[in-house]
Amino acid sequence: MTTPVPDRLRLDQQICFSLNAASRAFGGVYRVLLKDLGLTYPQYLVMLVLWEHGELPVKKLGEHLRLDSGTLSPLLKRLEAAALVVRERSERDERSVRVRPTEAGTALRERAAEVPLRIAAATGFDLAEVQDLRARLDRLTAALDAFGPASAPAPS
Amino acid sequence: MTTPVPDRLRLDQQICFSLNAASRAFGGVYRVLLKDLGLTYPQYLVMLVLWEHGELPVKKLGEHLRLDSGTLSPLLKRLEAAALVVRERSERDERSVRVRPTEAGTALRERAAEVPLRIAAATGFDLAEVQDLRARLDRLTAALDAFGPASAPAPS
DNA sequence: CGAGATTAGATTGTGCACAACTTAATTGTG
DNA sequence: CACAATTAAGTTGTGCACAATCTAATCTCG
Repeated sequence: MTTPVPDRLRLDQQICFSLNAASRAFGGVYRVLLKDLGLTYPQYLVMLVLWEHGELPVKKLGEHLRLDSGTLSPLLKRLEAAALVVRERSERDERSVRVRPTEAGTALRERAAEVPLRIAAATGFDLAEVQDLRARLDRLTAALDAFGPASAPAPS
Repeated sequence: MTTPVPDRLRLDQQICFSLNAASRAFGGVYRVLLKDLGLTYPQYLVMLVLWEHGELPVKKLGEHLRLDSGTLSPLLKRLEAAALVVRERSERDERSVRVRPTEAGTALRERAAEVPLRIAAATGFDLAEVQDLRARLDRLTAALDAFGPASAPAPS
């Protein structure tokens, strides 16, 4: 026993674990707050983008959310089944599918307006802390992305 | 258009989005690094706990990772199929199932030893930044947890 | 123009997260 | 002791994330 592996491997020092835990804890709070609206958290993110931009092809939606069609296609299908969005083939480019909120989808925006406030309250963070944390996380994401796709040539 | 909803709803100000994105970006890097080991990221976390503690009932494992049996049971079944762990009913309490790494599972620890280093390199963060970020995230998680299960009584 | 490359979206398959439920063992209390 | 309550795992069903693959439309260039 007692392999010569130092603290580096200790779970409680793994930032990824904290990140993962925080992300799931957020998910739990969102689940509660979004239940009334009939939305899951990823669906809510999609609606946020649509509320802001009005209408977008699936591709653009995916760029905003860093999600691919494998995730978005079924998710959008569920939102369409819930009558919150409509999807239609672009006439200019038959490959593209444009997604836009229905009237019900747009109306939902007002009911969702208090969600961010309640989330902010749940975090116990003030605005400055939130901004700061967000900046760090975005920097982290950028660094990881640079490493991620098509890399990892074993530096050793 | 232009519902009277302020910046609060703007996607790019939502910390949860940054958190989610960072978490998935981490997932991508881990996926690359763990591919050789034949582990997914959640499986790696389980192995970390087992490497540290040697043998644990599923319940304890879940407490360390904040995961329930609905997630752990099939995950452990896959780790067992990969011959990295064994599960056996406790004799003292037949309800409990104790999980422990096999010899192959223990051996894997050495091959995994460089993973944290490579992750650290990928983040571009120094140790102090990592510690700091982790502390903030853990505080955030604690706050969210306090809110989460059996709460949400609409403070307004 | 026309064949190959590229692009958008959908589909398939694997694995995780979690709620809700089931089963079986244990504990607590009268 | 008996029986209700609790507890540990497992199971089922839904939804998300992502790789790999497929189809159809568009683009590019000879």
